Amino acid sequence: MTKGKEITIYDLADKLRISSATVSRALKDDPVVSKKTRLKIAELAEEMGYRTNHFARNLRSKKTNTIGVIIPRINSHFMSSVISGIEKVANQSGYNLIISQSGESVEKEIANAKTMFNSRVDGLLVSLAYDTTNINHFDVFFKNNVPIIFYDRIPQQRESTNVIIDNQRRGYEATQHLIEQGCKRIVHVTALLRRNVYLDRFMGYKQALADNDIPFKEEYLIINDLSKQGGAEAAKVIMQMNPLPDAVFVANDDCAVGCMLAMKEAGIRIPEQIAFVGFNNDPVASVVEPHLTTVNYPGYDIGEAAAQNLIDHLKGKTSMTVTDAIVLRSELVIRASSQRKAASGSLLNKSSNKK
Amino acid sequence: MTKGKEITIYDLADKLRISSATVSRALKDDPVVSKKTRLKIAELAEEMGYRTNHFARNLRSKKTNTIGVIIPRINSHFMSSVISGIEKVANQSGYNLIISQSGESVEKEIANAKTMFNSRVDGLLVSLAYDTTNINHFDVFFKNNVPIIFYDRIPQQRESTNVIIDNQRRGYEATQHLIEQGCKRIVHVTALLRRNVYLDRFMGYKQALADNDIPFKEEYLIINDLSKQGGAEAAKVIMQMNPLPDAVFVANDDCAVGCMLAMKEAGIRIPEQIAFVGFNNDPVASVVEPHLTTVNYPGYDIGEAAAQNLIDHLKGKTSMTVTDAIVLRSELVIRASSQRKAASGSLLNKSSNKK
DNA sequence: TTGTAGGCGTTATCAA
DNA sequence: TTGATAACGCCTACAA
Repeated sequence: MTKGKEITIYDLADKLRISSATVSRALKDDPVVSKKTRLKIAELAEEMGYRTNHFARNLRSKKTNTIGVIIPRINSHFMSSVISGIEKVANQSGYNLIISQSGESVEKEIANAKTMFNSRVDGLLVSLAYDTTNINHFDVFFKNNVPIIFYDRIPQQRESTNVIIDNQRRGYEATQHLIEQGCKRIVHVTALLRRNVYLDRFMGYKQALADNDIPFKEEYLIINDLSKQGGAEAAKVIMQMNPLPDAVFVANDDCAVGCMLAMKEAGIRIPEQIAFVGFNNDPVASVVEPHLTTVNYPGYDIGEAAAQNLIDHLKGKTSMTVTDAIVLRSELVIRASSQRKAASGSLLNKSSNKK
Repeated sequence: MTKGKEITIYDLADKLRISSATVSRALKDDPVVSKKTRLKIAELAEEMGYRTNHFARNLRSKKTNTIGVIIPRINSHFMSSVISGIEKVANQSGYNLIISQSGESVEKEIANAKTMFNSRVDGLLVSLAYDTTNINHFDVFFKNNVPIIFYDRIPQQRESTNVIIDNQRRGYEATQHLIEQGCKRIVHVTALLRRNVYLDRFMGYKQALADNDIPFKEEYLIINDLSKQGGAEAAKVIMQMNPLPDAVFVANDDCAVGCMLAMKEAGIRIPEQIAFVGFNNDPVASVVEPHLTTVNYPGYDIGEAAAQNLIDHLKGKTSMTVTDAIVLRSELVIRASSQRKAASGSLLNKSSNKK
């Protein structure tokens, strides 16, 4: 058996003894076609199993109805939540998605961008790789007026439309919270500071220290890849410091958890000896013991917002030049890993699992 | 500024004073075109920024080069790993992906299938929703010879090509392991048994009991949605049983963890009073304490295998009727949550984190 | 080895 | 309100 012959608007037209033009119009619910014929055509289309040929349509109309998504990795809790949000919006609006992973490598990201361009996506949603410094590979989109929205990992040097959270403020709050718990020797574990999210969190950390007259110590800044494994290694380094730091603010939960487990294994009590704050509110945060204080970073909402904004723009509802940043709500979720004092401040919020 | 005019093969042809046909052939590296002209054309194409118009190509060739993916949820560790694997293979082979989430609802799944069909995907990768019982909504693909590969959640009643693991055997081993640890009152927490993965795991559980002359007790079978929350609720039920069961085999890690945390909170010691085994080897499994014994279910590999197989088939390399099941390797990963005896059996394997 | 020409299914323009 | 017709860019017999 072979694929059945496809029904085209000509088949419908012939059957009804009208022109293909009328069928085409009717199928788009063009009010210029009389209601009666529109109905007849719709019925016949249904009956004969007609389906639009998007290739012909796109060829003619020069619109692809496709959004490209470039993402570092799909399989992390945060990133898969983002995609989930994007998918929902795109699906609802009838847009297709082309998703590709950069795997945190600029080279791959450049290749991805090229593919996207060749696929003629109508718009692009991008979160940059760790080591992307310049974004010249996206110039071709800017030049051709293909809108790009960056989310989470955004470029520093260029004006662009971004969907983010206030990383700096959250970093500040996380640090301030630790200070309020009586911590003074606060280590910060993060990734390369060239990536905005990490730089911003670090800036917040530094500012909070400054505001509390705690000098920033270079040795308290540990840079790694923020993996669970990296966390375990950071733990080793931290445990050799003398005096032992009394708090660690880690830029993601995976790494924080790896660090906590290694310390616990070494017999260090959390939060009594060292308090912990992570970032992202991954599921592991409310499983590790003690439960990890962290910043709720709503990936699904980020995805939704980015996609919705892009689509609105594509449909001409909004001008991209008006908004250059959409900042979503995020908040510190305080759990046991950082609580060294009895409940006190206004920040306190004992929810053990926000999801 | 507006979008630049697109370069077509005609532009290239004019410039070189040759025919568009030759250009078309050269661009596909058709050996019938002389090497010299092929080179010239390639250079000019590069120089002028030519890019293939896939819509024209697809319209002509009637191939979409697109694979549809229907998935219950994107944002779970297992599922996002699957997608990651699919994306990698598809990207390498030049296929586009259309991904849509059924959200565990048949209605949505039916709608998704319809969309996929209208998008004329060349093939389909499907993991069924919880409550999908019949798969008539995919008949239209079978009828039109659009190949479908099911992965993870596969249909029972119909012949289809599947990518799976041996759920029954793993269920058996998990249970057998618990029995070897001295457990006799083993509760099984799972989801609706109409879904193959859960039914198979349950069958393995039951068989292991039988082989050890332990009668199966209906009340030891708890059905829920396998969420973390569901696990906490299951814990309540279990803790009211008298005598207290001495082991719980849960059909996924999320739920197992929820159950463990609730029990720990109630003061029950794990594994001394109750041993635990989960399923999937999610990241939480090696974070919860004690670390959770579980079955390593390699999502990324599943995605890779499913996509590769579909693409091979689409390219005519393999006939789909030959293979009707690809069974990937999976294994019990024994951790502390189930070990009530000193290390002994051959199954023992103390890796705390396979990732 | 290259060229000619028709058609893939839709939409848009113009005319009726 | 409808119809005829010419693109959209590419591919592929068939001819040269």
